[in-house]
Amino acid sequence: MPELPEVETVRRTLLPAVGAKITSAWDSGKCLHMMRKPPRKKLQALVGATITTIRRHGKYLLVDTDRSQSLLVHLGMTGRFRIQPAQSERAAHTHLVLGLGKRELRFSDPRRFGQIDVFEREQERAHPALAILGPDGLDPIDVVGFLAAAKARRTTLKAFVLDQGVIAGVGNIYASEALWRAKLRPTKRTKRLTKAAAVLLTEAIREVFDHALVNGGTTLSDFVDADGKAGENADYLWVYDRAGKPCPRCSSMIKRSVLQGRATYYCPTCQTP
DNA sequence: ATCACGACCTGGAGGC
DNA sequence: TGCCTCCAGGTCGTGA
Repeated sequence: MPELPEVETVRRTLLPAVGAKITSAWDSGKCLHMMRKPPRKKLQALVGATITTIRRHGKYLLVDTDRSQSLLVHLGMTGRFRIQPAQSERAAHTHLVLGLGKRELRFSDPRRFGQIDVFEREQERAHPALAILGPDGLDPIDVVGFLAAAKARRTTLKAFVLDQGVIAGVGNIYASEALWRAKLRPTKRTKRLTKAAAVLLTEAIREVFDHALVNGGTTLSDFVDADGKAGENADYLWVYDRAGKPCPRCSSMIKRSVLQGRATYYCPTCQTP
């Protein structure tokens, strides 16, 4: 579900929780990502703290408090992080509930690919999930560094842009979309990337993110923001999930292939190998 | 050392 | 209607 634009949409709609005091903490005790259970003791230790900021790096949400600890949340494929009235019914597969007086911050995730953790902000850079992340997709991208990294790898452009250490936040939908915008074939080898193409590709990534953010993110089935609202961007995708339909640029038929086990969409005519 | 693959889960869609 | 197979926005450990 959630790539950078979706996670950023959730972040923005979570902002009304800033300033709220955490009055209770509950977790399901079920294993989430990497068979790890929510850190119950650390979550309980957040009771009494006030939420001061909600940040994001790539696909990770970081909820800061007025104490030295922050909450880390990754939505995985099907995670939802919402603000709801405390008396409303909890969704199935709810794994974390932070009471905020009359409201609750709730994390639910049917497939349990999501992640919840509490960390010391002073050691944020050392957190294993955050340590490997490259620059965030909404931050300025150093094209020279991007090109050098591409030249050093022996893989495809699709795999390269999906690597969270290259640009954090790119996922399967926007990788296809950005490569289409930059007119580059997903299977093209990173070694063959030119400076001009690297400029186009980094610009394209930023453009597809901005485009999706305007539309509130892409909802294919699960994604909703913190208020429960679905995103509109699925209606504006150029190639993703559009196999057999005409390319918006040249009207050739869009193709679907599988690269490293992931669905990949491209225009065989205007995306050069 | 790198890279592609399968595993981790549940639920929805489509075929028969 | 119901069962069966396939597929899904992510990440990580593995075996090649």
